[in-house]
Amino acid sequence: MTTEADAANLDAPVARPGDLGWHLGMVLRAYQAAFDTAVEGMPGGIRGFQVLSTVIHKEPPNQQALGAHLGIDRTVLTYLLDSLVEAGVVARVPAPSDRRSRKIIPTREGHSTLQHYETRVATVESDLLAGLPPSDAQVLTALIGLLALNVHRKKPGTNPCEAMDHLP
Amino acid sequence: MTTEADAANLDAPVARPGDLGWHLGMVLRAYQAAFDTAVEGMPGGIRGFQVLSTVIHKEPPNQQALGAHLGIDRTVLTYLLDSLVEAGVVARVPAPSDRRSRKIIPTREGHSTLQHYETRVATVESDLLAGLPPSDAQVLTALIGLLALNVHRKKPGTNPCEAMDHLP
DNA sequence: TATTGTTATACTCTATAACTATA
DNA sequence: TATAGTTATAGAGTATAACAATA
Repeated sequence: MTTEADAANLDAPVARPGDLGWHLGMVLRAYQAAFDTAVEGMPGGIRGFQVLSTVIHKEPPNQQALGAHLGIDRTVLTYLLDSLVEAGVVARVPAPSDRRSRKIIPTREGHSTLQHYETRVATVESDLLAGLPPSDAQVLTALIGLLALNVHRKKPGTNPCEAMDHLP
Repeated sequence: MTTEADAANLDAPVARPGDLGWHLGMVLRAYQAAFDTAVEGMPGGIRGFQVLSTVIHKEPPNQQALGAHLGIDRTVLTYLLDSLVEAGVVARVPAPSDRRSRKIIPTREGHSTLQHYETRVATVESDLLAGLPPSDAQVLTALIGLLALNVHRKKPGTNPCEAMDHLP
């Protein structure tokens, strides 16, 4: 009864403390569930897709930058990359500048794999927003992106991915 | 609503498939980190706060409705409620209508506990949105709420919390 | 037979620390 | 000494199945 009216009423500010978290959790759970089916067969699942996407589109210089960008701990990333290397979508090559670090590069199969799953992920994302009027959906994605960037910049301490954030 | 759209730079649509998930994850991680410090000392942490808030503000008729509303499995909820009961903020009472189920009611200490942490959570939420222009923040919270409601309704199968959603 | 809540078990994810090889 | 990456271990979180009480 009143719930729908309340949520749709833009005059109302944040209804109650904690509601923002409830909303975010609700949306993210739905997104992850849909995402999970979209990347079925992808090695490493959602995380695997995100790693492959980052490797191809952002070209991080080493594993640490890659992990920092996705919020993945380096110890976790090792196993994740193992499965992606085994699947043949990426490869580890020694970084010429610093022989301690390794650069992750996509294979040709990695490119086609990403292309395949990106179409499915795009469908999922538009489906999730399908319940909103198109203009609202556009505003929402823009504002979330803005907020994410904002939050990302405010993040203190470990932030070795800045070099990556300014790439084209 | 289109006026705020200009402020958010709508020229850039959804940049790439998967970006929405990256943005959502980024925002949620920051939110959870801040939330976590805000509810320091609260039994059960974030989950404990959400349960107490739901119990007081929504008055779910039984544990299943409570868990469904928060996306918490009933087996997990049992342990979570154990700690909340032990902390003295809620109590389990037998539901008169159905002797299988139990209603969770807040104690007087539960009310004051929630009130204390709600002010801290409210601060955290406004801090998170502080980087955005106030009008944009308002639009964003409203749209996220709308999307959450949308997603919540589309959720198939297990949805025994509808009875709760229509309460005042 | 189906459902509510509880309990026990197992599995996954994550966090911590120790180790190597480079710097 | 500090850092990038790897490995091993332990902990938290989560899911699954079985159970008792009630519908």
